[in-house]
Amino acid sequence: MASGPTFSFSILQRRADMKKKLTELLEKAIYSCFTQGTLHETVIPSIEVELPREGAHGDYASNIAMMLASGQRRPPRKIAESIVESIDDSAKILDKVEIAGPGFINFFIKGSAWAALLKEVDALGDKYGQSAMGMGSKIQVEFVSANPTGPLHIGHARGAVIGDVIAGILRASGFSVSREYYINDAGNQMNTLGESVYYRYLGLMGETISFPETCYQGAYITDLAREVRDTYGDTFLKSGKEAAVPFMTDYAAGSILEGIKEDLETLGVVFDRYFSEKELYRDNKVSKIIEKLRNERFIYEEEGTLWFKTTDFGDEKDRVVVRGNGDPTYFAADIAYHLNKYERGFDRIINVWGADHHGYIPRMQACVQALGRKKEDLDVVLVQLVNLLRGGVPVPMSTRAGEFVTIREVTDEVGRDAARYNFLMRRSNSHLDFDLEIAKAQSNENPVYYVQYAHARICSIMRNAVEQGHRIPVYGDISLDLLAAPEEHELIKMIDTFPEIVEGSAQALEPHRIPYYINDLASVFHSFYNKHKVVSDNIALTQARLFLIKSTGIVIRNALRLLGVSAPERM
RNA sequence: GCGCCCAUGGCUCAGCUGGAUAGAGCGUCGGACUACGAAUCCGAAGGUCGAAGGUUCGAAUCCUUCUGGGCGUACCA
Repeated sequence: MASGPTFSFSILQRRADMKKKLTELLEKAIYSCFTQGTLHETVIPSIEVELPREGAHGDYASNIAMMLASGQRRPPRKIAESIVESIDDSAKILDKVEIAGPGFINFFIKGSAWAALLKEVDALGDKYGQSAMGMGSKIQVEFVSANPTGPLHIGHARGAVIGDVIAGILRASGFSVSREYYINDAGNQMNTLGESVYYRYLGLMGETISFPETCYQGAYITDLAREVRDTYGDTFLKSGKEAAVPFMTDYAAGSILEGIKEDLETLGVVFDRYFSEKELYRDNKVSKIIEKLRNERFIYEEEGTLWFKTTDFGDEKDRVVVRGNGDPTYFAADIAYHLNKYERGFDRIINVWGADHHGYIPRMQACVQALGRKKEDLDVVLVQLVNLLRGGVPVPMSTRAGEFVTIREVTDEVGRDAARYNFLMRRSNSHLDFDLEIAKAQSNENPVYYVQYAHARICSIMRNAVEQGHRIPVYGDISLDLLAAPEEHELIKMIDTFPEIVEGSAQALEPHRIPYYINDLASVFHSFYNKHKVVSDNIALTQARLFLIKSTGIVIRNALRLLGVSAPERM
């Protein structure tokens, strides 16, 4: 079931980070130029404020003068001058403003303005980083959706974690999100599963059979056959194949699915709903939608088969929905399934697929449009395959031969935190090298520890401070001016960026931005730590710095929570 | 053949949807613990952003062509 956001919209909408404050200053300044006549009245392009790489370019910079140049027909630097003259810094956050290069406006922030940004971190606590961007709109994220014909392998694991975290990030961004697993439990591969178990069963019962090549080869098939034998004895020897195979199919699918659920749980992935393909057939959903689309001329008959006119929507060729023998294709069920999703009220649906399914996208987009939705109502996130390595050497895998490393084996070996973090570190659209030795290394080679260590270190300092009789301060307790060192400003600036990172990540459906962000945050924190002593004889300064690291800890914790990775207090 | 994805220091990868002198980590070299956790920090070396054109004030980013890799091109899922 979809659950709504748990935060208060009003609090979050009031939040303004430094970029937003500067954007507003610029906007007002430009309007003021219009009324003064120093600029021609034109449409204002969206104002971008960015973090310059170079410290000499200020704390923040905007290219708005360059953006306005063509409309104003004046050199960008002149435009920048007019804008800067009109800036009204009544809140006194600016130390100085410079015009540089081709027309950048560079902002230098007043020292005391920095610490004020931490007020909201303290006020929001666990909720810092959440936003109301989604306005409660309903999104479904469908992922994994592997056939219950065998255990999940490492590629599924990556998709599972990425889907899970996308869902989490969207939820934190104010969407109402539901995680769903589509079980492909209809179709002929399920029959093959049943046959596979059946033949192994025959083998175990002493029959001489040649196990078909087309059947699933894995050892787990024999395990299932053994379970059947132990429970039911020779029942299915007598019953004949026609009666035995459907039973084997159900038995195996049920058992494998349970295993899949358990494995996902060890990875920290839990679904709101498992949706069975069989349900669609049982309720005649497939035939109904085919009939409807046929009446609407999206589906036509040719030589005894039914075709979906996906070319109407830009697909390369039309696609079969019902075969010549009367069997519907996987695509047919998928049409019914996606219709069902929209009928359940999802404003937008996101499918996380293995990259080898990319050829399927055009027909699915055609499908949603034929169903009367916009193309944008369906997003497909492609997850590239995983190369599993051990100490730099590829681990051979062949699904057909049943030789693969399962999710369970990976999580058992490297642990949930390391597994998840490693899956999330790369853009989902690029190949991932997953090295078991690095992932389980308790060393600096393993990136997850870098971040967790920062958190543990913060907790340790705070424990230490409390032991020495210090109080852990809240915002009102500290003197903002004391946080004056460049390292402190850097740290605050990073903290201030977090909500924007989450929003961007949600908007782009790119979870990897979060690990990169926390890594940077941890790095800035470690630098600060090495340069400055938090707990000292100077009580006021100690309070201010304790507050700073407390805020840092909140952000690391919130970010790790989004990733489903723990934030240990000791390690 | 056609379509999609990828190409950035020795290796693995970021690059905020077009911004200023392209960044991390690992590896290499050199430094920092009688101080709150050295799983850390500081510094150095290392790149013509696969190639060639084009778009404009400005390109790793957008367009075209080419090269090299992955995947897909079923009445399989």
